[in-house]
Amino acid sequence: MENYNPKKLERKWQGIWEKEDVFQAKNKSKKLKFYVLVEFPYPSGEGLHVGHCRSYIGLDVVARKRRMEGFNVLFPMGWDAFGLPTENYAIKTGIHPKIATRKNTAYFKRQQKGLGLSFDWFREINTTDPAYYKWTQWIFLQLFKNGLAYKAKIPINWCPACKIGLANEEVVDAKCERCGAGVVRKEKEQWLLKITNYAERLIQDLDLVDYSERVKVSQNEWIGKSEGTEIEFRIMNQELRITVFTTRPDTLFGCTYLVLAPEHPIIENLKSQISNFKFVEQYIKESKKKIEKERISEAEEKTGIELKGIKAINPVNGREIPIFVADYVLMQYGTGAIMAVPAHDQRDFDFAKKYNLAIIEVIKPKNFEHNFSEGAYEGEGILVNSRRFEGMKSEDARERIGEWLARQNVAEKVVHYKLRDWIFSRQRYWGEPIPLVFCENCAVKIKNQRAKIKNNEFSIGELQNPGWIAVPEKDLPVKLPLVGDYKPTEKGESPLAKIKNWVNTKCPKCKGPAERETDVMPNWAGSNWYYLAYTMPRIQKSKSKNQKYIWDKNKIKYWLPVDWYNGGMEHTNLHLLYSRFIYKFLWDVGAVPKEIGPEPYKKRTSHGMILGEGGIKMSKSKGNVINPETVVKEYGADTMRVYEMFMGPFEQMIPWDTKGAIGAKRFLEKVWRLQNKVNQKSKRNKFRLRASKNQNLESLIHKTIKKVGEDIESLKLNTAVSSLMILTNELDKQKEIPLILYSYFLILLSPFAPHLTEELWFRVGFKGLCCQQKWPKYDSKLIKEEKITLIIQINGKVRDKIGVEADIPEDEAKKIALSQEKVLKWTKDKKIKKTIFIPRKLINFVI
RNA sequence: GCCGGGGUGGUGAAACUGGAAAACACGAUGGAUUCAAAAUCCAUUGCUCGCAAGAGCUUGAGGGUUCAACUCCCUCCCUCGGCACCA
Repeated sequence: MENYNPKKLERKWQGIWEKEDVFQAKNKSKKLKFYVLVEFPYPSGEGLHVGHCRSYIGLDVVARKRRMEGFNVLFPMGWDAFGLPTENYAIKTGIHPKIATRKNTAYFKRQQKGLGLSFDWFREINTTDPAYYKWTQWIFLQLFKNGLAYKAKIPINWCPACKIGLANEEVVDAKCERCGAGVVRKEKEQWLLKITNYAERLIQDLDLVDYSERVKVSQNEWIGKSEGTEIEFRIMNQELRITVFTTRPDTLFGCTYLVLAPEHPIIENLKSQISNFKFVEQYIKESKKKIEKERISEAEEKTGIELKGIKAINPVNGREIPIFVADYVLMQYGTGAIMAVPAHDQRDFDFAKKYNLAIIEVIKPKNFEHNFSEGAYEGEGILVNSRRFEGMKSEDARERIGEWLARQNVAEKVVHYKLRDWIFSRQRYWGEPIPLVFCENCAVKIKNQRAKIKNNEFSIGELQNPGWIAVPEKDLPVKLPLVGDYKPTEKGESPLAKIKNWVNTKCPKCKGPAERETDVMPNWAGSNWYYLAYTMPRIQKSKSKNQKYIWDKNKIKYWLPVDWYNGGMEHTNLHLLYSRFIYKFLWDVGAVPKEIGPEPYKKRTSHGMILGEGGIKMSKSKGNVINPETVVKEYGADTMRVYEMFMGPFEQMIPWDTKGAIGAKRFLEKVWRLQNKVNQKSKRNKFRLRASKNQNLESLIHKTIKKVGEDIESLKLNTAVSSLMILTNELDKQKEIPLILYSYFLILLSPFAPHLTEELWFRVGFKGLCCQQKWPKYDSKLIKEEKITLIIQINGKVRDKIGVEADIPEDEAKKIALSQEKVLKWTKDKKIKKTIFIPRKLINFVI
């Protein structure tokens, strides 16, 4: 027997699998379908990370098991290739992102293939492929036509040095990540998607899916639903009103001032009434300069300024109260204005103390006196100083006061969400062009002659965004033009704005001159719907013609929903939420069949991060990055696979340990050596061997079938591997391994170490491929052991153990136990007060 | 501050419907094999006392429930992750 040579045999079997299309999902099949999805990677220049591998290998184990269980499995892979790093690389080196992407994806693919992952490469996708992003653009157009996309001026993070808009992730400590300049807020026109329309359903439908609790909690919090009341405050001698949002209308009698967010539009309208407007203006200007992150870090020190010359009126008691502007109130949440109740809200309390404002207690705790030197009392209690609501429980008053004000038309129950509309444009190059043009003629027509416009002449989106006209679907994709210079313009526009002959075009409606939108979509756009793309058939009429994807509802209906989706915890708030939203929209407009249901992913799991050796995060700067390719080269793919599954709980963060990989290698070498012990003659023997000698082994095999099967289902892959190690150690002790037992063993191991098991399967002379065998079923009768070790405890402490028949009756067990020498030592001269007998486990004497 | 995960040997961890704590690995020590090394095999390996038989202690800390607690309850500490002036 030659030595275990993973390099040679892994290449061999990868070749055979590929040649025989073993992992290709069938579009027509009598088998039940099973769709296993792992997040497709962003193909960076650094290549695959060991963390990627964890997700791929884990779900590869699942996919392989499902195939062996007889399912038609779809386990695809692709490239989420639009994005900033490639673009920045282009700016630095002048190498076109397309070229860099091609190189990177080839590298990633080579590494993935080298791991023996059972992806269906016939369905490979790439978000930067025009055939692919044609549909990304098409989805955007559907959103636009249905009124879910709109352009608005909103504040963004702006780097004055780079002259570029930054994503939140690119802002570190209020500074530009790249140049270190201070980031400011700047108003910019951006496309937004109305994800907030779906907030309620995105919460509700979490009940329909099997996501881990932490994912559900996280999504829920991100959406941030809050039920409360909006209350209108009159302003003295003014027509204008201020509407506030509160969840505690029961404290309204304790409201002693109002606070507006600095961006609140009413301030501008009250300009002439505000006697100290100069100072107010100054304050607003200062606070605008701060970006959001800075505001938060100053949470302890609240600042603000009173609007002198105007007063608001508390609707419950007619009291005149001052109005402040303070940046502890956020424009983006609620109404951008609050009623301040310093006695019962800590933030208001701090503010009131600083500016010497009245603090009126209106809720008294039931069983104790609240000490206001400690701060505000935010709990429930009994109303005081509240006129007709005096003595009422705060929980009840919450409803009553709201109703009472509602009858006077100054209050309304409302629901608010933290979730904001989704900023969907980037002033960049390497992304999907937004397929819209701006037409001045049409803009004028829509604005000025609304009445004359015929039905269906313009879509909802076109009417809502005057001048913005959709590119006709037949003209998709709007291809990203080649440029030589990837830097944004002086004004911070996309580099596309510089290509005049691309920008200048004809309006598809009026045929007049028009300009293309030069913003591109964010990198989420391509990953919003990619799981659908894997189901889509492609056609290519000739070599010279470009490939096309067909939106085939039947195929979507067959494969969706995704049965099992695994990805990083870092994507639960954005990608997962965004793609659920886009799916729901497509489902609403009938682009995906109704039968599938309102959710795209049935089950979602998350793998833990892999840290560098010693528990610190892997990073290029620390030089502790482990390249999976080196591991594969040195130890083999199967070792890499087994180690990554064995290293610890799948969902948990874990440090890399090369020594552990060596352990995995040793295990596989042991497995390799077992082939010498296989008894070829035992082929004819039935699995159920009469020889009592092998009963334990038989029982162990069945236990392992059960354990490995169940562990894979719950992603306890570490204990699955460990039980295979136990079995291997046991097989190693045998003089001879019956062939049939050996075949079961190889099948169980094959999802983890597919190359090795394939080779051994072949060497022993079994027919077919190991990875195409039927997954074995265990016999529960064989798992039950006939003899067990009964634990004898005295006062709960283990004192002895005896080997007995498994179903020994209590009185007999008691008799034997009490006659044991070690037990007698403890029970001598003592009275047994109580005996607890747990069949198959233990007997406990209380003395 | 709030929410969620977690705290078990020298290390990664296992056991969690309450029933032998430390499975399986890594590392370490000793031995076999070898001219030697690697590889492999065998033995030991939670801590303390003891020559030993054995005894006691041990799952972040403290308390409780129970015949029996890593597991359930209460109080607290630490740590990782998320959210955060959200009204």
